Amino acid sequence: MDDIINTLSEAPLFATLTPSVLNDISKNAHPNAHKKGKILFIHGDPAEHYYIVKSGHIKLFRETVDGTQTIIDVLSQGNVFGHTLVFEENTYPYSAEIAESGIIISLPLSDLRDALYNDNTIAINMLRATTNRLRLREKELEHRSTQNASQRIACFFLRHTLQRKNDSLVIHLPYDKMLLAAHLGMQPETFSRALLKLKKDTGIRIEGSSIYLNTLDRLSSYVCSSCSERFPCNG
Amino acid sequence: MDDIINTLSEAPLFATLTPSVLNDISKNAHPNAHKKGKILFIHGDPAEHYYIVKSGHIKLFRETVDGTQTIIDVLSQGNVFGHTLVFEENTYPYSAEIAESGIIISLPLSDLRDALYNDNTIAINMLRATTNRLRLREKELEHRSTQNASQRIACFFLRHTLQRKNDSLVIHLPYDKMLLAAHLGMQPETFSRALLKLKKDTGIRIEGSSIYLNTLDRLSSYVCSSCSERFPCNG
DNA sequence: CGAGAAGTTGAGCGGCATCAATTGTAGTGG
DNA sequence: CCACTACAATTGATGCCGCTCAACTTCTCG
Repeated sequence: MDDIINTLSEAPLFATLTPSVLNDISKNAHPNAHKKGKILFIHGDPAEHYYIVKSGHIKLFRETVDGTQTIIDVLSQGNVFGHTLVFEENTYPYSAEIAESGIIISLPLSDLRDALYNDNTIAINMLRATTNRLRLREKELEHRSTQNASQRIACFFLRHTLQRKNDSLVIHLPYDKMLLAAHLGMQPETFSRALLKLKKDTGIRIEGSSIYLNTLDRLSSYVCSSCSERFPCNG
Repeated sequence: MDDIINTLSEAPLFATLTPSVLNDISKNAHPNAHKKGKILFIHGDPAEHYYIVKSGHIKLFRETVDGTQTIIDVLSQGNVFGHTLVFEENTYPYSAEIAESGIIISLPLSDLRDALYNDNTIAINMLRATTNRLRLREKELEHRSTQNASQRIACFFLRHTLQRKNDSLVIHLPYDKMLLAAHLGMQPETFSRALLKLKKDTGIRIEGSSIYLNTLDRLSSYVCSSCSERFPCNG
């Protein structure tokens, strides 16, 4: 149980809450081990729980009638999802599938709802978090129209080297290339070719799912000219 | 001054507020007439005000160093923007330009901030509104990868006939085609050709900036198969 | 009425998707 | 532990959608 509270308080969303509030929202929390491929919920299901990723990866996606999937996001450790459905009578706006086996903590939305209406801090934290997410989506929309396939991959690398604090210039792809391709809005074949082009253009070294780079400069000058943000950006 | 309060209370964001709170946030509000082309603020400026559109249209956009613009959104009457920068020390994440002359009410973020920290209702309203916006962006991202140019135009038409309650099947383009093209993420030339194709495929009639359709069915079957939502959707 | 912008149309090109075939890899069960 | 299988990943060939450049027409407004 302490374990759960620890995981919760690692999320920015809940970090600043008082222990008593934290206790209230986590009193009905349940950690569950899930295997790859498991569907947590489907687009349109009535929403009753929200989730926190303790380990593994979650794919959030939507699909059209003909089965075409679009990835909304891929979540990893510490990420919260489904909490935006806290308002009454909501249904999930996307489906969630385990992309990489791991442990997911599920919490009832009703507990969060109670806390939300009582404690202003939660509302403000959630507002902050949702605003940030909105910013990310806007940026993503920009990238889709200003950056080509190779640049989007490079941009992903830059964001993921900056995230890990140590300055060893190695990137380990967090999940398989098919999913990464879909996340970046391209076909696997295109991903493969674009990665090859990126290698030629910037001199990165690729070994399976590890990417080695000598410097960030070449990557950033390759990408950031097609972006409205200055270089050390937050994604 | 009553005028301002009226405009404010039309926005869902402020609709449910008590008169006293509404008074607090609008006490330093100023309506300003602006002409087309006027820049309200630029991406990166320190944010001190937020705005409500009383009339006219606002273009929110970002641009890369080489001058390429991407449209974040085009706002019309009743829309609020900039309010998500209510948290301290923020800068505008995009630029805002008057796309169609009109009256814009500006309000200091500091007043909103005070109200936000005091009144839970505002925080919750803002959370609701921001969450909705996030959903729209996610849907837009989906549309960019599943729909072609003609379908995106048709989707725009559908959303805009549903908005106006009367069932006269006439759509008046709310702003000029160049801006609409940019908003839908395509070039003006592409827009022109795609509209022609749409006409051929669905039998709509086009007269300048007015679009006539006999029925919604043909449009919806043309578009909604490439979307994860069921037909009468909210955009 | 004239100037400048919006809008349309044409020609050509390039990036990405698609289809198809092959190689690489990881997980499964005998 | 290896053989088998299923899927991930790469590579090739081809086609199409939307971008670009350019010319022309239509509209808007001073």
